[in-house]
Amino acid sequence: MPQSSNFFDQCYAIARQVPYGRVTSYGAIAKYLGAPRSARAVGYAMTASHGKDVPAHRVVNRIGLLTGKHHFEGINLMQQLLENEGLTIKNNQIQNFESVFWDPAKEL
DNA sequence: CTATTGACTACCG
DNA sequence: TCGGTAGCCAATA
Repeated sequence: MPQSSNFFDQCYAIARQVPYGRVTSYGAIAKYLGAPRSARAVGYAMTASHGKDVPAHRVVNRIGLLTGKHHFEGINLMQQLLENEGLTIKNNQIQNFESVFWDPAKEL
């Protein structure tokens, strides 16, 4: 088991619970963790999510923009993964984002 | 303990 | 509508 770094582990837990073909935002995760101001910290945790079973590609910013795609192996990997789940990406932005958005505070 | 960084978000002109 | 600035939080050096 990895470190129980609380905040990190919390972020991973939520990211893993994101259903297939859905996405969520950093702020939504942070809010569910009880720290709505810690969206940046969530993104920081995602940076460290490499090597873990965390579908970090399902986590984007509040407007559905793939801001973290540069952190993946390839610049297109994040978009390819999302498209593979049935999503549509256009210019690093998720199309119909509202329809694929998954809010842990409401769905979970 | 202080300073810097960052996959954010909200506000302002 | 768009670009820039400010605020907040957690981790790292």
